Amino acid sequence: MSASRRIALVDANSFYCSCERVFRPDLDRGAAVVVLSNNDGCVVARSAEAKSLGIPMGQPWYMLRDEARRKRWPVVAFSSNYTLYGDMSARFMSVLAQFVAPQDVEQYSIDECFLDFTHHRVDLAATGRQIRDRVKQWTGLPVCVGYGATKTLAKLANHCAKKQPQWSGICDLTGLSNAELSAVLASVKVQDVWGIGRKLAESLIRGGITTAEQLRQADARRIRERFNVVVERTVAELQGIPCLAWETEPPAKQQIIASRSFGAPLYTLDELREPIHMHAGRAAEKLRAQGSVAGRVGVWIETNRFRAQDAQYSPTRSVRLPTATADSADIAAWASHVLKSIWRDGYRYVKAGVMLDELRPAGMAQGTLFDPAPAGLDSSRGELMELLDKVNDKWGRNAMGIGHAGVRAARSWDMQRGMMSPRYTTAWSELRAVE
DNA sequence: TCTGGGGTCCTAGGACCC
DNA sequence: TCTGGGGTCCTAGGACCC
Repeated sequence: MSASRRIALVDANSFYCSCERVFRPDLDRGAAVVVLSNNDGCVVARSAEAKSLGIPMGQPWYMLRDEARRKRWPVVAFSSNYTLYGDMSARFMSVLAQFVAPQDVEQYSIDECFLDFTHHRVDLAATGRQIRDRVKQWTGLPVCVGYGATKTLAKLANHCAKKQPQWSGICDLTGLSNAELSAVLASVKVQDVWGIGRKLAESLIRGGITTAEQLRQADARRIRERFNVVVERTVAELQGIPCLAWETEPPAKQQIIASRSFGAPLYTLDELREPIHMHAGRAAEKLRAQGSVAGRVGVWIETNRFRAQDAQYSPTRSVRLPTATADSADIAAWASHVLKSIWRDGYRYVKAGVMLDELRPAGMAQGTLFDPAPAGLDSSRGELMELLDKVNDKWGRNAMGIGHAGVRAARSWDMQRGMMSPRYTTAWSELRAVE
């Protein structure tokens, strides 16, 4: 047995809302800030004030807007501004990187990061305070810090740091006696354990397991029999036995998806070709960015499942390509082909997507007997793709597209985002002015 | 009228092989 | 009347995460 690990999870509070607030200090006094999903669909982030009003995650904006008006709630909504959140995330992560060696950093999501302090003989409580202060001072973001012997325990500690005021934003479970740890775990509901979602929680509660502590005390073998190996691993992690790998480098994606709801419904095959071509181009761009080629292209279209009066039809289909490729035009052509095979007349389509599967490194793509040199990054079309990526990198996503992707001004299906904040940190023309 | 967009992993079951 | 045992691969679907 090696000595216990000391893993931190640092997590920004209400991340998207906090990003907006950094540049809108006028919203600090009592405003309930929410950030909406693409197309201004539903609530994906809520400030503490919004949470205390009882606004649930995922609530459709059009419902909340009416309710807020009726009840005179001080709700301020923003369309999601991923340019801003992505840049703020990068700044946040760069601050965290100062505290440990590079191999001890694992960015887990846009607003969460694991840091491994096992080989850093520092005082965890003091370091936690430094992290909070420095991130706050240098980025304006409020964060909480949790420490544990495994990732799952660090997540749980972070949950306590956020929800239980006595921790003052920093919860360290690494130095606790077994009895002390039991007491903390007993205060956490089983559904708040990382990896236990709604379905598993229901099932566990039926079986009498309602807290994290009861899950920790459960018999791992019985858990495996009754559920699966994933839950068994969660139990082990709660017991301090690490089962989740440390991933310094984000592994290459195995699947790439590009999809959007439309700003307005579409009906005809010709209309649907535009978003499908745009998604194909976007997915191919992500594919090239990770140096892969795709062996399978899938397409799906959807009607509005919330409208009972509408005929429903949401087909999906994929094709294996004769030769794996990362070429936007090839992928768009195949996607178009699949679209044609699944589209049916007479439906009101509200969403479409393109999925790339069977990804592998570009250099390893197999040619075929009749086409021994697959179209990859090294063909002449590869140069065109490089140029395409450079142009879009410089002038913005979709500045240059392929074939049927549509002229921006004429796209009825473009997403709605009427409440977007400026790109404060990435566009000179949108810098915050201080009067 | 308006309800997001990405991902991962695991399991079960069928087809197929020797 | 009796009808094996051990695999792999693929796909669909469900659960989870942010």
